[in-house]
Amino acid sequence: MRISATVEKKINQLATKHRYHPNQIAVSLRTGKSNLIGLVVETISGNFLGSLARNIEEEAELSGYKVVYCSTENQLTKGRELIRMLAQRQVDGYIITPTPGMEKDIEALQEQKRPIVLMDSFYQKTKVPFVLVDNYKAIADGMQHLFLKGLTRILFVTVDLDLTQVKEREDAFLSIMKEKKLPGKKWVTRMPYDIQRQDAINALRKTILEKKEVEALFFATNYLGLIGLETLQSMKRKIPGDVAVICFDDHDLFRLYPPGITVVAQPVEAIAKTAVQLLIAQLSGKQDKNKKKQLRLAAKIVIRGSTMKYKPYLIH
Amino acid sequence: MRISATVEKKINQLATKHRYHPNQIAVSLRTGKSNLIGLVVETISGNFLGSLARNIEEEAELSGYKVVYCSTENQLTKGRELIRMLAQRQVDGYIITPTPGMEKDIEALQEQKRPIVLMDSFYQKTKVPFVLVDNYKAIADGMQHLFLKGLTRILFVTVDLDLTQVKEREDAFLSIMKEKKLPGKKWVTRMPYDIQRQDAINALRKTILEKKEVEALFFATNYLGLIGLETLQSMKRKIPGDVAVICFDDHDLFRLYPPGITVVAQPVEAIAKTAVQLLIAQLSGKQDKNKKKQLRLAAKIVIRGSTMKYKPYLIH
DNA sequence: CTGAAAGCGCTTACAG
DNA sequence: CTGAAAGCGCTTACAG
Repeated sequence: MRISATVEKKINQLATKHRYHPNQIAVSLRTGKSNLIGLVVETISGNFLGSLARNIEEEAELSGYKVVYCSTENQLTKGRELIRMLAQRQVDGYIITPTPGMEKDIEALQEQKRPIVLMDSFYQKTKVPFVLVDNYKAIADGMQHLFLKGLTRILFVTVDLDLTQVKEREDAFLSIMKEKKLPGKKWVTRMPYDIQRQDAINALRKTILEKKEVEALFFATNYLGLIGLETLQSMKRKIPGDVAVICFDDHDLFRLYPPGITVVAQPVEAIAKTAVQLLIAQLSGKQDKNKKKQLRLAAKIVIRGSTMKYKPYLIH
Repeated sequence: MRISATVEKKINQLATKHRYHPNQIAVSLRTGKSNLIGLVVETISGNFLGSLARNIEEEAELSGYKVVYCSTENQLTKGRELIRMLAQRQVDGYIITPTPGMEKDIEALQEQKRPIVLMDSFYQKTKVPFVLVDNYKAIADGMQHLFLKGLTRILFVTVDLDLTQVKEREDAFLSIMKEKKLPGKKWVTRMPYDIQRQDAINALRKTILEKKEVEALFFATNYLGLIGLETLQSMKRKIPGDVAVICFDDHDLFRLYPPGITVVAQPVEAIAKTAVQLLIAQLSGKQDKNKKKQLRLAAKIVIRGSTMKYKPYLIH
C-alpha cells in the first residue's frame, strides 16, 4: 500500500500502451518453472488423440498451464528425442502416451523426480502413474449387454499386436466367457496388424461363414469395427437385425457407424482431465497420499442412434 | 585445436554420462532466439490442419526449428491471446491461419518486424505474406474437367459464409461461366452455414429436382461434398453415372468418398512447406527480393479410384 | 518497509 | 589465442 493508486494506474497505463508483457523466458530461467506441460502422443491427427489433446489443454489452462504438443508420428526414435527436447525446454511435467521404445527414458525422468503421467497405455514393470480406460470392465460391460439379449455365441475380433491395451481386452473376453462356463478360445479371431482392408474383409467373411452359429460380433478396436461393418454389408446381413455388433472405440468416430451399432467408448474427456489433475497434483506437491496414481476409468456404452448429427466441418 | 582430443573426448563422455543438455531457456534468453515457430490454427483435429501441421513440423525441422502448436478452437478471443502468449515465449516467427478477429494483432506483429506467414486465408487490406491454394485456378481446373466431358449445366453448391476462400470460389465459378457465355447465377446455390445435415440434404434434393437439366454438381467444400453424396444416394442417382460430382477438398478425406468422384484437392504438403520456407527466409534475413511473398498454389485434380486402401488406424 | 544486488545458465564481446 | 567478465530480463533473498 505504499504505492499510490495514481502511480499504479499510470504504470499500468504505460504498460498496456507499450504492450508490455513479462518475458516468460526470463521468468522461467529465474524461477525454474515454465508453466508448461509437455504432451507426447503418437499422432495428433487421429480423432482419439486429438480429442485428448484438446481436453488436456482445456483442463491445464484452469491451473494456468500451457501445453506443448509433440507427436512421435509412430517413429520409435522420435519419442526419445522429444522427451529430451522437452527437458531442454524445461517443461514442468509430462503427459505421455508410452511406446515400448521410450521405457528407459521415462524411467530416467522418474529418477530425476520429474512429474509424469502416462495415458492410454502403461508399463508393466515400471511404476509410473497412469490413466487409461478400464479394458477389462469395458469388455465385461459390452458382453453383459449381449448376454442380456440372450446372445452368447460372440465372435471376438481382435488384432495380432503386442500392445497391453489389446491383450487386456482379449484376456477380458476369455476370462468372462470362462466365468460363464462358455467356450472362449474358439470364438477369438485375430487379424494380422498390417492386413489390407479387402483381405481383412475376406478373412472375416470366411470366419463368419465357418462359424454359422455366430450371433454377435465384438470388435476390439475401431479399425476392426469398420472392417466388420463392411464385411457384414457385403454379406447382406443387417445391423440391428440378424447380427449384434459391438465395437470398442473412441466416440468421435460414431458418425461413421450405421444406426443400431453398440459402441464401448473410451471416456476421452475423463482420461484427459484426470491425467492433468494427477500431474498438477505432483507439480504442486499436494500429493494426496490416499489418491491412487494408477487409474482405470470406466468406458461408456453408447448405442448409435439414427438421429446423430454431423458436426459442421470447418470450410477449406 | 588448442584442446587435445583426449580432453575433448573426456568432456563429451562426462557430458553424456551426466546427461548434460544445454538449458534452452538460458540459451534463448542470452541469444534472443528460441528456434521456435509458433503455429496458430483454428483446430488441430481436422484432417486438413492436422496434415498441414505435420508437414510444417517436418519442414521446420530441416532448418532446426521446432513448432509450437496452438489452436484457437474457433473462439474469436483465443487467437489474440495465443499470439500474445507466443510473443511472451519469444517465438522467432509465426505461421497463422488468420481469422477476422486477429487482424489488428497481426498488424501489430508486423509493425514489430516479427516474421509472419499466413496460411489458408489472408487479409485484403493488410499486406502480410501468405500461402494458400489458388481458388480461382482450382475451380477453373475442375470446371475444365467437366467441360471436356461436355457437361455445362453445373450446379455450384456453396455455403453462405463470409470467408475469402469461399467467396473466391464462387466468383471463380461465375466468371468462368461468363467467359464461356453460359448462365452463371442461376446455377449457384448457397447453403446456410449452420444448416443441419438432414435439412441440407432435403434442400439440395429439392434444388436438384427443380433444375432437372442439371448434369453435374460442384461442391465448394468437403462438408458440402459429403452432404451431396448422401443426397444423391437418397435419390438413387449414381456416381459415376448420371451425375458428375466434383468436390473441393483436402485429400485426406478421400476415403470417405465413393469411387468415381473427382476431387479438387488442396496441395497440403506444398502449402505447408512453402509457408515454412517463406518464414525461414525472413528469419535468416535472406529475403530474396525477387521471390513473391504472396503465393497461390495450384490444386490437384484427383479421381477417387476404387483401389484406394484404408490407412491402418492406430489401435485404441 | 524498501531499494539495490545477486543470480538463474548460458553466449559473446572484450581485455590481457 | 584465451580466460574472465558482462549481460540477456526477470525474481527474490538480503542489507540497510
